Amino acid sequence: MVRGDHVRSIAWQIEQYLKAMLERASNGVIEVQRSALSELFNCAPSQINYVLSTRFTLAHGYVVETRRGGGGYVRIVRINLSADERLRRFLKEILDEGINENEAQGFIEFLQEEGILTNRESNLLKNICSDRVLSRAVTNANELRSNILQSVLITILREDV
Amino acid sequence: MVRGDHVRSIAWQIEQYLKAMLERASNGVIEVQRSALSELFNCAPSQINYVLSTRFTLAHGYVVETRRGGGGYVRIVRINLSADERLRRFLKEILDEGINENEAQGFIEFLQEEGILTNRESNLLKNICSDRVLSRAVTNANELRSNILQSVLITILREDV
DNA sequence: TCACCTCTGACCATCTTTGACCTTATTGTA
DNA sequence: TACAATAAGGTCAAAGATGGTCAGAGGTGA
Repeated sequence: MVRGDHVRSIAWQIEQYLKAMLERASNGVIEVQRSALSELFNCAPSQINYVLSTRFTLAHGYVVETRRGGGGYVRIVRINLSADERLRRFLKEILDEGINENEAQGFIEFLQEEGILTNRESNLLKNICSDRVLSRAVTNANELRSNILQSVLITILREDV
Repeated sequence: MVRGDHVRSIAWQIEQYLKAMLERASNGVIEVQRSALSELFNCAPSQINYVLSTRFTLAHGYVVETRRGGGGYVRIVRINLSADERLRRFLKEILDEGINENEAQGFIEFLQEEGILTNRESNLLKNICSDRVLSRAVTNANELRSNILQSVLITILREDV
């Protein structure tokens, strides 16, 4: 019942598995088969979609491409921040429409993994952008999160130059 | 009261149990499951919440993070309140009332001068706490600033970061 | 008795997991 | 080529698994 020995969700395990695969992949791209993955983790195939849609979104720094039919696959691409045409699309998409807690967490983690934020900055921002902090005081928390992250990016980009 | 050996409440027992666990934990963090804990002590699950909200508050030097759903947990993080008496005082202060833009700027600068925040962290936070960022989305910006700075202090004082 | 803790149960919120049904691509065959 | 069979993957709503809230009942010391 205590500490690290409690069983995490299957979703979490699949997430870890895929991220480890990505880590090993030299080019930041992996391909898996949904059915094979779901068999490996002994779960429903749609569970894989759940994991993808909650943990491998654009905001988290991933693009997922799939193909149906024979020879079908799920391809997960780690976004490369230096490819700035993608970055612009990415920021626009994320920051224009507001961003929820989960997406913000993912985005901040992504910035950290890219070396743009330190671990401590990442922790600070994740807490600041949590519903626990924001939702108390505000109704449109998603919009506020966008404002905050935009100002963070502006500050950092300014510094980098 | 004089006697130390009268029958203690369940709440007290749970408190001791959790604190003993924290003592054993190397980094001041433990994770438990609410349902498992309540079964262990043979009480209602909400009893756990009672213990957490009366004995593991910020003022007591703890932060509680939880997650619902499958694989859910209750995580208790001890923060290092003894680290700095001034921070402690400030924390108490912002727990009560909101603070305006100027006060926030001043406090952030103070933290920077004390070596508690880096220059970059300070810049990030000053921007985030500005009315330019907050006021557009919110009416009670002062209260929100309090929340934000409070979470900043909590993050910094955590033993596991 | 009063004031203040403690404790519970009914009801709520959130995250996960599954299954039934749908869409699309490839392959084999007439 | 047309078509059927087969082999992927997609969607969505409902069920399952946790934890949260709150009002009120239950204890206990002063």
